[in-house]
Amino acid sequence: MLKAERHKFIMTKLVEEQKVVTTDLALVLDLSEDTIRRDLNELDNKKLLEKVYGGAVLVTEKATDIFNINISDEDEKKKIVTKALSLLHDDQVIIMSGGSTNLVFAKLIPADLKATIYTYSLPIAMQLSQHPNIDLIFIGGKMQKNAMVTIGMDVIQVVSKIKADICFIGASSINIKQGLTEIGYEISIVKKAMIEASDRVVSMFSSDKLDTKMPHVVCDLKQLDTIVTNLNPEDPSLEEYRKSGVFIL
Amino acid sequence: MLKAERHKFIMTKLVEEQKVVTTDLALVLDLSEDTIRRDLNELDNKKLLEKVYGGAVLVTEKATDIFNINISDEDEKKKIVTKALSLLHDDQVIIMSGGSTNLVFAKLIPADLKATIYTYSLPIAMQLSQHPNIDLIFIGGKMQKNAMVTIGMDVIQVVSKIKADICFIGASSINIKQGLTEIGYEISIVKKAMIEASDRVVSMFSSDKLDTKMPHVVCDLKQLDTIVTNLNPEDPSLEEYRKSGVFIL
DNA sequence: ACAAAAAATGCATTTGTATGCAAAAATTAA
DNA sequence: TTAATTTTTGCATACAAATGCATTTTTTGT
Repeated sequence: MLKAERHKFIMTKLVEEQKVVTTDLALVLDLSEDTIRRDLNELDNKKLLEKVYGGAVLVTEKATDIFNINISDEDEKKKIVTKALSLLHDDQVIIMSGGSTNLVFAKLIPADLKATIYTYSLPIAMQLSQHPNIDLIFIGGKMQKNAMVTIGMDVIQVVSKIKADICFIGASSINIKQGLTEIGYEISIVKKAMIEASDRVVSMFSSDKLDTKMPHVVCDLKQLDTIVTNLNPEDPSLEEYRKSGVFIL
Repeated sequence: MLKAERHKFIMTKLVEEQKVVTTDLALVLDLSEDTIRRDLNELDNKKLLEKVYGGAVLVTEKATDIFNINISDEDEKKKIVTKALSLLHDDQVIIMSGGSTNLVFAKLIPADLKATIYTYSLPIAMQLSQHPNIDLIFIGGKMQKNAMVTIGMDVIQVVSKIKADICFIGASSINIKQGLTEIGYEISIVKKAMIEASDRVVSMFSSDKLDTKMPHVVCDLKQLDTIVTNLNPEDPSLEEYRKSGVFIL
């Protein structure tokens, strides 16, 4: 019996019975359970079924709700951004870039904070639009759809006219030599403009971004005033960063 | 019985009976209460139910989920906007205002439509950012937070520079004498600019908006090319609108 | 505050899974 | 066709997951 036949058999049985059990299939098809498992894993990779402990079940199409943004390690990110809440004060003018860490930050901004926030991230704007005391300005332009942010000259032009007290920049990668780097050119120049427009520059990211690099430079470490990570500021892996003079929260 | 099956069983029972009891489930499924508890905790972590002392209950839709926009009468609105899909063609430049009817419309835009869409509505932009073939431009400005749209001079300036083939305008109120009217002044002037910028003006709304008025005039009926409602175009309550020369879908 | 019920925790047992390896089968190249 | 190569398969082993039980902790109703 060819593998393709077997896969077909498995899929048929799966549709008929809503589930398949590894041991049953091994028995019926007279093959080792290992082979069945390999088959099921293959079919799982092709998204034709869902492998579970002991067998497999039909793929349940999860409602791809656009508005339900999935933040990975949200709890971890909460811990990071909570440290940065002390940087917020009434009447500040703030610029926020995109990124899930900044989104978590936006969620945690206290309801009584009165401030003006500029952003070019759709999810962050959605979040902040729920905030009673924030003057929110969305920076328009062409949408970079996967990241849900606007990019391009329109964005730069607006950002370069802002005079902000503080900006919160998400980080793709950071290291001692190159500083902050980004995978996309367009995002990198927007971030440059943000930094230029702000008195104080804060970047929040988890420690796995440390000592990594991307093609496009945003700024070097000296231009960052504060970085916020999940690590203790005294952590040895931040040693070099501390030396560069950036304040670590 | 596979764990996945059990979870499905529990979820089904939960929906049917609004609650599940740990001891009952243990009895029915012939498993220890420990296993049931572990299951319920797992499902709780996935936010599929809420674990409570003694069992579990349905997740209470928390209103604080910003991203979960509630559209009233969504099915009814789907019927309306489906009629308007025939107005879409490849390579069009489109402007869309905000409003839940337009949001439903955005959801239904075919995946293969290649077009450029301008909007100043956050939810609509979120929706369209999922669309593979649409060039999306968000019109920035100060956010009107309850409506999740940008307003003000920044918006007007951008809109007035667009040359669009068609625009889709949500309607707060419409009547024969004043035409389209809005509750807010700012929204009304943005919509005026939209109309000015577009070759063709389409407005979609349910019949309960007919023959009502709001303080701020957007345009009179003559400036609308097409209106789309839930009613049959021949419906007597559209009689006067038909006479005004507007095309009714 | 107290007793009863439920839940969490650690542990042992069972069961299912991943992985490297060797033999068998299928495929490819000459 | 034959030999070389790749793929598939089954097995042994180490590993991880699931389950039930005993014990401790927490919660609840009175």
